[in-house]
Amino acid sequence: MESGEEEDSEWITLDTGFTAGCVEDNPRVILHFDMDCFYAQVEMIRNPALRSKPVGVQQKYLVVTCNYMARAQGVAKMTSLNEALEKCPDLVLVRGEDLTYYREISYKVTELLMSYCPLVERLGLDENFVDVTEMVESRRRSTDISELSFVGHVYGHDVSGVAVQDHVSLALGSVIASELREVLFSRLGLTSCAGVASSKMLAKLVSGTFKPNQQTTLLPQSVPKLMSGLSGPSRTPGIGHKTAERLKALGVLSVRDLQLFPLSKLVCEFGEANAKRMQSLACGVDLSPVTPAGPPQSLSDEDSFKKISTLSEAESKISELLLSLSERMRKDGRLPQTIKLSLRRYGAPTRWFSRESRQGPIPTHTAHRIINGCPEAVPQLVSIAMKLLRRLVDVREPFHLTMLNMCFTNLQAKTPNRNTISSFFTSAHTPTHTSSTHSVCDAPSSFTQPETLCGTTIPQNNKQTSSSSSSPFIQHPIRAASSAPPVPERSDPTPDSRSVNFADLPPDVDRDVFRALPPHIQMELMSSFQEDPAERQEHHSRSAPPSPRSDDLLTRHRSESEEPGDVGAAERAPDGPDVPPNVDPYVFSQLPPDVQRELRTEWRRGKPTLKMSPKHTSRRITTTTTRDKRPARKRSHSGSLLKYFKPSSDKRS
DNA sequence: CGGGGAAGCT
DNA sequence: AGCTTCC
Repeated sequence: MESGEEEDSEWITLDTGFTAGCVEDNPRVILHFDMDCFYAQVEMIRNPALRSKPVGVQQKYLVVTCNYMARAQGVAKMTSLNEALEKCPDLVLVRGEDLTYYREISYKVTELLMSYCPLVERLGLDENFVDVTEMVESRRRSTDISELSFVGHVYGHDVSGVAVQDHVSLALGSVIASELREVLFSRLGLTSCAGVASSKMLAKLVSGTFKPNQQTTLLPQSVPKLMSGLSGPSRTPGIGHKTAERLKALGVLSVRDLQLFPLSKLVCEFGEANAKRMQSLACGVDLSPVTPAGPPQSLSDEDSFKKISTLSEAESKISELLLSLSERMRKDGRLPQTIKLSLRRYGAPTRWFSRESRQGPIPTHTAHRIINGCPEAVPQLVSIAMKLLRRLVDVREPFHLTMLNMCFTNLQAKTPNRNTISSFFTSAHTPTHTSSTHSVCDAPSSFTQPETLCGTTIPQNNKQTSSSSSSPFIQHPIRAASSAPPVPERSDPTPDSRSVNFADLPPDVDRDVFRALPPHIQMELMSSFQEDPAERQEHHSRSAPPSPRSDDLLTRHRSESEEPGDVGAAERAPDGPDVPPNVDPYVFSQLPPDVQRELRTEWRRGKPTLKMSPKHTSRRITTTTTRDKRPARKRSHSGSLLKYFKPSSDKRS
């Protein structure tokens, strides 16, 4: 065995020899779908003649996205109109300020995904997360594992070299992802990328690895590489630029810095919950659930412009916004109870990006007029909006607005009836049946085959679309399976404790959160709980140098073997925080000092980074509890941490 | 930032 | 009501 890595495959094989193929005890399988250049694809659907041309979608003076033909000529997203035309004089520009079509197709995508698996969460107009854990379990029962293989790419691996038996759930996830992408293509004509992983964050991070129209699966052993490969903390979803700047002020420049940064100091800046969440994210741990999409909680419409400086200009803009907004509201069918006006003023206050807003109630009679399509509604709303405007702007003095936004919120389901989500998606059921009156833009009614969302039915693979015929999938949809073959075995939903003893958790640990953790993370955490505060203090100061800014941590790290001479010798503690690349540095830093030392010694002796001997594995297993759904073994990387956890779990017995 | 949204936290 | 996040 080499210290190298990638031989991780070797030790895993070793491990599974003892664990009967249950390497994956990771609870969830999450898919992330990302439509390729979404707006541009929609425009090419609307106008197929565009297919053969470089297309840019323009909003104001920006090209917000473009098709791949344009990208081949150097056009990037979010570039100025001029820059884009410089690179690609042939660029065909389509106006994209009106989001109607995009929104409509976007919901079709979500709805289609939901028809196969109800747990779908939207992110923006062109991304969806799907928790397919249950579907994977049911597939597992009907699948011959020996014929299973990954579909698409596997991050950091040659796909042919990955042992599928070690990653059955993820492999099934990749199959499902591929089928769903095929469905999106055959039914909606949209290509997409997908990521397959154990959490939303990881799935999202990995989905863009291979770009147009491809998919990538992330194995747990590759998580450290994925995370430390990110260019900065702000690249991890959930940490934005503001937060990244605050981190920078603390000397935290990279994801690695964040993993290693003393939690206590992070808590000071961001509060406990945030600090922990951020550090977990940096370590590749994201427990956030896939929260099913519902109808939007607000509808808004806005426009930006160079200048509005008179009341009448403002009024006509507001009127325009409210007209289209009211039409959208009418199609939605819910009653808006609150109206909000937001605006941006010209450079005045501080940085030209503050929005100010005022909101007020909508009289119920007005609200009803909106959803009844009564034309009286708009002028009434305009008059309310103008009052809100006067609360924001002193109209006796000159003013200069660069943006106006109208928003309906506090949407009340009109028929507090059942099935609000599906009624939203299937749209229409507007009282008056308007099906044919609208032009292109609404009436997604074309597929109103609502009901039984979760039932046994499959979205009919009906009419046209046929073209894709071949897809074995279409007539053999994902959920099929219902004819569950007998599954002897322990598929069991055995309740109960896991492989760790909850009684050993520190009192301040949220039990529910902890229970949701993947088993190997639970164990890693447990091991960190065992030290007492004093020790914790001590090793904190040791493992996390006062100035974690550390390029030296970082660079040091990558060369791994060492830079010889170099200053650092004195500075670097005898046992600096240096760890092999596939060891999670945060987890490592949380270990008791003596354990850290022992591990480091082991590594220096040229030991393979983390393989854990089969012996340890088997010991572990016997001591951990029952539970099952597979005994939690597997522990991919960090496997060697296990033995340190043992004492605690042993208490149980 | 840019643009036109939407959501969550405070 | 504002800020921050995401697309």
